[in-house]
Parts: sequence; structure tokens; C-alpha cells
Amino acid sequence: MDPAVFKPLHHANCRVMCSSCNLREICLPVGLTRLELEYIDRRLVTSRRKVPRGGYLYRAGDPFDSLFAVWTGFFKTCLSATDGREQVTGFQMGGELLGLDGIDTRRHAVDAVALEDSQVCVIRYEELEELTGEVGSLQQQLHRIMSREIVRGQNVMLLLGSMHAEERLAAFLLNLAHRLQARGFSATLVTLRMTREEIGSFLGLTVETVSRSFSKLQAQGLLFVSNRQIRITDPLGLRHLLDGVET
Amino acid sequence: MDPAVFKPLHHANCRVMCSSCNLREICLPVGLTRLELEYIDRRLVTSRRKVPRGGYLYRAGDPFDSLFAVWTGFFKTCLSATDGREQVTGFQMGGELLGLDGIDTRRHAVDAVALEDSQVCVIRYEELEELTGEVGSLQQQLHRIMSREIVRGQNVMLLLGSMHAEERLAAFLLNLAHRLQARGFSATLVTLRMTREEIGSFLGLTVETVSRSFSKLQAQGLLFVSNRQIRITDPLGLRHLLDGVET
DNA sequence: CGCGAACTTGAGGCGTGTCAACCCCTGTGG
DNA sequence: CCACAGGGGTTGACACGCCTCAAGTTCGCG
Repeated sequence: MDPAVFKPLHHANCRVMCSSCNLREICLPVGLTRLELEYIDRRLVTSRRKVPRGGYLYRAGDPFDSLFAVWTGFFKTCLSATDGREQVTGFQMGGELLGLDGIDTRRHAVDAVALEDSQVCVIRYEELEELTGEVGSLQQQLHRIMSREIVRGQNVMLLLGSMHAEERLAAFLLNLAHRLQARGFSATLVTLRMTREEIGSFLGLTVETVSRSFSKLQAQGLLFVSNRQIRITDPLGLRHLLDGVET
Repeated sequence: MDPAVFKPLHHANCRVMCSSCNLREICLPVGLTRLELEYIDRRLVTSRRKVPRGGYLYRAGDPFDSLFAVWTGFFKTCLSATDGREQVTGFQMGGELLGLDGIDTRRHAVDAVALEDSQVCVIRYEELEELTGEVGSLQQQLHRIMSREIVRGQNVMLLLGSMHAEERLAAFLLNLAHRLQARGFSATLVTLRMTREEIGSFLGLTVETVSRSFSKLQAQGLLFVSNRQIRITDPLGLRHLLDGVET
């Protein structure tokens, strides 16, 4: 591709730019060159959107026209059944993409709810398709992210299909800690942004079982629970619970 | 895009072509124009591969370089744990894509096993990325397929996380029947290509529970089981089992 | 400071796993 | 043609992990 194409666009009031975002090494534009980054600035993300705690970013059935990259805050996605049963299908933090569920049918398949006051970068999907056709590395990144989400799904299936309560909780905590670590936070001191209810829904367990499992892990000396503050005192021991399950 | 670009390539010994495949309305090239189809012929799929019953199309950890479209036969994908536990994460039939799990890390994340003698179309991934950059509708289709797979994952989470054994089996059968119907087969007479063990692994149940659930559904007059032949005698009744679960 | 939501813990029941026996079907070799 | 072996499937008895229901405490937010 001709580098001349990548003439950067400079504007005085250019606030929403990937090139100056501290999440650019975690988010969609990973691996783009400086030139490519400047080319997509002002085209990939044209606006940001605030979502208050408890607010919906989108609901199942809503028309789809954009993807969203979490900039600040924390989200859950869930499938709600008509009888009130609700399955949390994932938790999303800074740099992660929301909305991929809507690409197929052009309607969102799940609800996306902010667990705390949050802000997302709005990525118009039409524009994204345009850009991925022009910038190969952006296309690659999008595909990698979607592939990663597919694999994540299969791992959750393994969790739900063949792990016991304590194993599920351990796997959940380790995954959370790992993702937080990648964002520069402590891997041992985790602040949960979701309720036990939401953890239970995600893990296919009831609130009571989640609570009891926390207590049991604490009794085993693997972690220390104080409300939503979890201190993982024995990461290896926790991981050891998953020996024979992990692939 | 300039239509002149789509000069069709004609070759005497051109055997593997999407444009003349009876699955083209179900498979990756859905929605492509005649011109586009002829343009991608001989570039998208360069070869086919046979996989005998029980054979691996690929294994977790194998280097990734191609996607595969099921042409004939039937596959399962599974995540195997080190202790022998195995989670079947999906079943794939004609026109469905295998290998998307490998795009992210360039290594396959699951095993893909043929449940009967099968043939797949090999889609070199490098070539596909090239083509999706050129042909917008092909890019759109690939994205839709990946999105669909993500949503499928979330629906399996709902199944595994909050449905009872009989509900899971009912959902599984209805899904299978639906996909078979889309391929011109009967929606009421289903021949299972997988063992009870594999169904159980997929549904997060033991063989015994699967067997018992079949018996119970039969006792309720919803279907008739004869080995791997399932006759769905009351599709609405079966679907009714899922009232309040379906979204 | 007070109220409701969130969380923990206990007691008991139920659905599914576990273990075992048995049948059926298929393929194989005598 | 039959005997046999082995994998797949069904069914029963029992066990156990998680769910349900209930009570009580703590936390968080207005």
C-alpha cells in the first residue's frame, strides 16, 4: 500500500484520537504503525459516549451500527430469557470491544450494561469496514479480536460444561487478574466490579454457591475476601486447582 | 469497485469452484454476485482435503494457516483437558467454517474431528485476507460468519449455564433439525452423527443423563428414538419446553 | 443515619453424577 | 453360519454437589 495515502489529518479540536490513547497497545489498533495510526485517527473513532452505572450501552434487539471500545469503566454482556433468567456472557474492561454480536443480523443479540460509570469510543461499523479494506493491519487486528472472542467462548463452555464450582471461581478470578495485570494493575489485589449474583450468572451458579466457594477458597488459604476486594495470596495454589482442566 | 476487475478465470481442469458448488448459498460466499463469485473461484479455494471418520482435520496447538469449509460430512470441535476431560464445543455440517479459532494466535485452539468420512475446502488464510480487502461483500460475509459464531457461543453459555438436562437436549435437537432443514433435509427425521457421549460432552451432561433425557422426551410423546434415528413427532411441544428460556 | 440491596451461612431437597448390570448392534474370524 | 468381542446405549440404585429456602448480618448509598 502506498505510504503517501497515510497523510495524517490534523485538526485543532481533535480530542478523540487513537494515536494518543493510552489503550492503543491493548485496543483495536494494536500493531499499527505510527503512519497508519494517524491515518485512522478521526475516521475510526468519531465520538465517545458516556454510560452511567447500570445504564445500557445497547440492548438485545437494538439495531446495530457501531462497535464500541471500552475506554473507561466496566461492562457486562448478558442474554436475558423471557422468564427473567439471565445469563451473563462476559465482562469487558478497558480496551475490549463490545458489539460484535450485532454484525451478523444487524441487531444486537445481547444486552451490554455498564457496571460503573463508563465511557466508550464509538466505532461506526460502515467506516470500520471501509478502513479495514484500506489498512491491512487493521483488518488483521479485527479478525484476531473476533477469533479471540470465539476462543473465549469455547473456554467458557469448558468451564460451564465440566468444572466444579470452586474450579469455576478460580478460573474466573485468574482470568480477571490476568487481564487487569495486562492493564498495569496488580495481579493479586483484585477489586470486583460485579455482584456475586452476576458472577454466579456468568459461572452458571447461584449466589449462595459463589459465596460459599469464596469462603472455601479463603479457608484453603488461597485468597482473602473482603467484600469486593479479593487478595490472591497463593496464585500458584489457585492455578493448581485447575491442573488437569486447563489445556 | 471497478467491475472490470472481476474478469473471470476459466481453466479446463477447474474442479474446485465456489461458483458451481451447491453449498454456495449457505457457505462463505453467500451474497456475492455472479461476477464476484467468478473472480474468487480458483483463488479462495485451491484444494480439497479428505478426512476419514475419526480423523483429525487439525489439533489444538497445530500451526494455523487455513480455514476449512465443510463440503461433505460432519465434524466436531473439542477442547481436551490434560486429565482426559473433553468439552465438545460444536458440531459442524456442510457449508460451515472450521478453523476460526486459529486466527488470533496462529495456532489452533481446539481439535477438529470428522464424525464420518468428510471432505473440506481449504481456504488459505493469507489469500482470504487478500481477497476480503478486494471484495467488500466477501469481507462482510466473513465478518458475519465470525459474529454468528460469537453469538452461537453466547447461546451455548445460556444453555450450559441455566438450562436443565431435558431443556438442553431439546435445544440441541431443535438447533440440529433447523440447520438440517436449511440444507434441504427433513426437520423432523434427524439422524445423529455423534454418540451419546459426544452429545453429553457438548451439553455438559453424562451419557446416562443424555440417555435418560431422550427416554423422558419420548415418554412425553415429543419424539421417537431408535438408536441414532430421532423422529421429532411434536416439534411445537419440544419448542414449548424452551418457553421462558429462549430469548 | 437509615433503608434496601448485597452478602453470608445453615438446613434440607433435588437433579444429575457415579457405579454397575445388562442389552443391542456390528464387525470379525473360525 | 455361528461364536465372540467390543463399543454404544439403556436402566436402576445410590451418592453427592449444588440449588432452594430461610434467617441474619453487613455494606453502600441517598
